[in-house]
Order: sequence, then structure tokens, then C-alpha cells
Amino acid sequence: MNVTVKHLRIFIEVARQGSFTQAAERLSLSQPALTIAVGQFEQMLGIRLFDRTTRRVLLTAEGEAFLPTAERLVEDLDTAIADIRAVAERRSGRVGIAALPSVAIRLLPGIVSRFTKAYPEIRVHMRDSNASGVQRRVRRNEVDFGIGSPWEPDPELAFTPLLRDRFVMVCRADHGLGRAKGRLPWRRLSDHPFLGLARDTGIRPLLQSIKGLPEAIRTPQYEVSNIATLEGMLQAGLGITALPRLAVPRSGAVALVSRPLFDPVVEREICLITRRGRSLSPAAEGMRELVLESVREDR
Amino acid sequence: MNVTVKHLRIFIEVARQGSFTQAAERLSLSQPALTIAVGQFEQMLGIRLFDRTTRRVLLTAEGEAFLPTAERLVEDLDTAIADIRAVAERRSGRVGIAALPSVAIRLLPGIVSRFTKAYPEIRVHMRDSNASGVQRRVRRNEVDFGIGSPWEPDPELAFTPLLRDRFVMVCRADHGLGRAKGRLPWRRLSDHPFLGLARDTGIRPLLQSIKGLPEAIRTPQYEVSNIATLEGMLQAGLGITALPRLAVPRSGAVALVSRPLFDPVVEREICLITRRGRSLSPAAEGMRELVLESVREDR
DNA sequence: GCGCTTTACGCTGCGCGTAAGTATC
DNA sequence: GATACTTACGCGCAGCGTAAAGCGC
Repeated sequence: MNVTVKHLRIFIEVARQGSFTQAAERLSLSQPALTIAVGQFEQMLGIRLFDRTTRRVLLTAEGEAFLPTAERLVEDLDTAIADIRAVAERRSGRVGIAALPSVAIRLLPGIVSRFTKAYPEIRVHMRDSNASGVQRRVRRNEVDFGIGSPWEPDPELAFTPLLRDRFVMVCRADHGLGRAKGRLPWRRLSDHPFLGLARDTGIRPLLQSIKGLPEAIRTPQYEVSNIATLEGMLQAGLGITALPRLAVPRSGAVALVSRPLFDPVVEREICLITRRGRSLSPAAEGMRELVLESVREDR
Repeated sequence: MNVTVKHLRIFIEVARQGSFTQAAERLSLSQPALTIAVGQFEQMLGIRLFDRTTRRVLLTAEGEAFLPTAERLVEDLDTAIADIRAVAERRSGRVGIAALPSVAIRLLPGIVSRFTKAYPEIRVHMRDSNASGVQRRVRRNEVDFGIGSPWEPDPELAFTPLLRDRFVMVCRADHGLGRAKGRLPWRRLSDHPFLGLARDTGIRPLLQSIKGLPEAIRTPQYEVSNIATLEGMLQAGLGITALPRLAVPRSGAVALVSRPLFDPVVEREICLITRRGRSLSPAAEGMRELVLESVREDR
């Protein structure tokens, strides 16, 4: 037999009430149960905790000395339990997400806003990375999950498709290709200076892997490392580019237009990336559900 | 159902071992029992603590975060239990005694020395007081028990007789009364200057309450407040006195002699004084037993 | 197929409540 | 004699172990 928390609680309550009967009432126990429990406890400790007659229940000196210790012990336990329950019930905790910049800019703000409304106490950490970075952060457990394109196969990771993001041509509104509306075949891009992204983005290798695209796209005239720079150059009218729709810059001094590309239709896949065989924290699970739901709505 | 210490211990052990089987072995439990207990625990907390396949048992992020908390909780509990057990087993603690000066000087040193040999870790506090002080200190719970003469009846205190301490005449060895040996009747004291103690000692009122003593004793020629002063005056040859045998000074530059008094035989009673209905601490109980035993030997 | 966790099942024993007993004021 | 702690007794259930099943490698 061993000391249990119940013994401590009973000891504390009897000490506070100075009465087995009252303590039993507060603990919703019969009072013989307390007699037994206190007796057990005393026997386990090898020491008398109360001097009791039928008329009086008084702490011994040792009981007196032990009371604050016991109180602290159960209090610590209770708060520890309460803390972890708070995490379980999403009243506390944090969730970390790694996402592609385009996802972080266009998809996540709305989702995070809804999430924060639902679970105001939960801190949200967002990290934007390129496709390989998202995958690496998930793998290293730096985030709860990622949203991005599959970079390389990894048996430890699970990829749940969220949406297919179609490539569009992007240029200034006053550009020749931008004046017309509707779909545009890839080959029509050949005659214009092409702005490409660097190799460490997910977009560049994807385009290079597609057969049948004009050579100008595989070896761009200009190469920049991020979308912001790309936007600037587009606005300056240096050329055109091809981007997944989500990655198209929206704001800016000079209006940009986009037209869906076909022949072939090229899409990048945006997936939710999780560690296989690892469960999500309650907070992360809530966020994940919101992401899935939100994507379903948009479709 | 409630969180128990056992749940915490099981959680900790599984987390440390990373295996139900090994943890079960270390806890001397069957391993199905662990499965159940961990499942219960997780259900109570509302959160998954381990991600487990048949091959791997890994802490979730929440489990990881909870582990040190759980470890601290059971460690605190264990040390608290160990501490109070140490008190119970007299490997720790303190005992406080109030005693008459004569008892403290003549009786206690030997007893305390034996006690310390038996329980070297226990601190001993001694307070010497006059009879009323001893009783007051016990009543106020300033000490575990007292050794002294009953001062006034008190239903809250229990007086256990230890020994009867007979009054003797004390004087310088070269004094007329000191030259002879053997018993001496009280009336023979009348012809000599008498040194009496003050009213706040236990001895003075005792002598005053005895019928048939010479008037010189009831109203002493000299009155001093403590034994040390009395001793000095006796050694100076100022007169004689009557004291319980235990209170007779033993050392000193000038030898003093004593002769038992009779007609009547007067004794003061030395009692062990405890609070009625209050148990003694283990340390105090050990000391009390030693006192009783030691008195029995001397008799 | 081996090794681990999980599920199933039956038993023991602990913890509890009811009721009777006892001591104190 | 009233009240409050203690002891006695019987029941239900929780916890455990054994045995069998499921599941990854």
C-alpha cells in the first residue's frame, strides 16, 4: 500500500475543519471512510497526525508541521493538472506552422484570424519558407505542421493535398499579353522577356520538370530570388512571368494582370505536411481542422 | 476517478524507458497494467502523452512538457514522506523539556547524554524554570513535557510521579549541626540563623504549607532568590538551610554537609508533567521513556 | 515471423457505505 | 443522553495478472 493524493486531501480537510464529520461532508465521503484513511495514513507515516477524542480533533506538532507541506503538494498537483487540461482544451498552448510565402500571405491570414477568434489564448507562430524549408521544418519538429509543396519524398512525412494551384501568366496591365482576356498557351510566352525565380524556390524546379514548355521559361532572361523583387520588376515593365495563382502579387502601385496558362495546364500541389505517426497537439489539431475546412469552402 | 501518484509514476517510467515492457519490469507490474494506466491518465488529462506504435513509444510535445513537472511532483512527495518518516523514526526532530534547576543539574545531564547516544540527530532543548514556570511552559506547549513539582492543579495537565525528594539540613562542614551524622529533627534548626528561598520557588511555599515546623523556617532570617546565592551564603557560614536532597549544591570551594530531616519527614514530589490528551512526538516519547527508565534504576 | 502493444477476461482486494459500538462532555 | 469518533460487516468496483489478439518491422 502506498501514499496517495487522496490521503493528503483527507488529511488536509480534517486538519482544516478540525472535525471528521465536517471534513467527510466537504469531501462527500462517509465519515468512517475518513477514520480509516487517516488511520492508514498515520500508519504509513509511522506517526500520529491528530490527537483526537470523541470531542476534539487537534493536530499534533508533527501534523501541524506537515500540513503546509501537504497543502503545497496537492496544490502543485492540481495546478499541474489544470495547466495540461488547459492545453488539452485549447485554452492554452501554441501552434507553429511553416508555410510557403504565398500561402502565408493569401491563405493563412483568414484562417489564423478565425482560429484566434475560436481559441484566443493560443499563441500562433508562423514561419514562411520555401518548399524545401517548409518540409525541413516539419521534419525537424520545429513546427506542428507545414503547408507547402512536396519537395522530396520522405517516408516520415505525410502529405495531405489541400489544393492545386494553377500557373498563370503575370504582366503589367498595359503589356501586350495583358490587354487580352482568357486562357493563354505557354508558347505565346516565348516572344517576351521572362522573369524567373531562383532555384531554391519550389516554382523554378517545378517549371523545369514540365516537358513542352518554351526554352525561354527554362532559362529565364532575368532571375530573382523572391516575389517582392519579381513584383517590382514586373511593375517596371521589364517582362512577364508565370506564377501559381496564389503567388501573384495583389497590391502595388502599378496594376498587374494575370491570364491562366494552358497547353499544358500546369499546377503545383499545395499539401498539408505532417510527421507520420506523430499526433498533433490539441491546438495544432484545431488549426489543422480549420485549414482543411477553409480549403473545402474555397473549392 | 482521479489522478493518482501511481499514474504519475507510471507516466514517468514509461517516458524514461521509452518502452512499456521495460517500464513494467522496473515497476514490477504487468505491462498490460501500464497500457491501461497510461490510457486512463491520458483520458483524464484529455490529451495524448505518447505517440506509440508497436515499435516505438515517443513522448508527444505535451508529454515532453509535462514530464519534468511530473518528476518534480513525485519527487516532492517522496521527500516530504521521507522527511516525516525520519521524524517518526527519530532520525530527525527536536525535543523540548522544561525542568527545575535541581533536576536539570542533577538528573538530566545523564539522561540527555544517553538520549543523544541513542538518537544523535535529534536536537534537545532544555529550559530550566521554577515550579510554576515548568508547569506554565508545558501548558503553553512551549515544551514537549516538563519535570518539576506540581504547582497548582490543572485539568489539562497530567502529573506522573517520578520520585520523592526528601528535605535535608544543609550547612558548612564545620558548623555545629554539621559535625554530627544521621537524622535531625526539624526543631533543632530553631537555634540557628535560617537561610530561606524566595516565594516564587517551589520550595518556600511547600515548607510554609507543612504544619509543625519551627517558626524560624517559616520566616527565615535571610531570604535569597536562587540556589547559587544560597550556596555562597552557606559557605560563608551565615547560617543553615533546609533543601530537598536533589537541590543541595555539590561542588564548591568550601565543603557543605547535609543531614536528613525528620519529625516530620518532608518531601517534595517530582513529577513528569504532560498535556493531557496530547500525544508526544516520537522524539519526546523516546526522551520520556528514558526519564522513566532512569528514575526506576535509581530507586 | 518476431517483438511489442493492445484487448479480453476473470479474480482478488481495497475502498466505501450502513449499522452498531464506545467514549466524552 | 447527545454527539462524534471508532469498529464491524458486506458489497461493488477498480486494478491487476494471465492469455489471446493485433500490428509493425
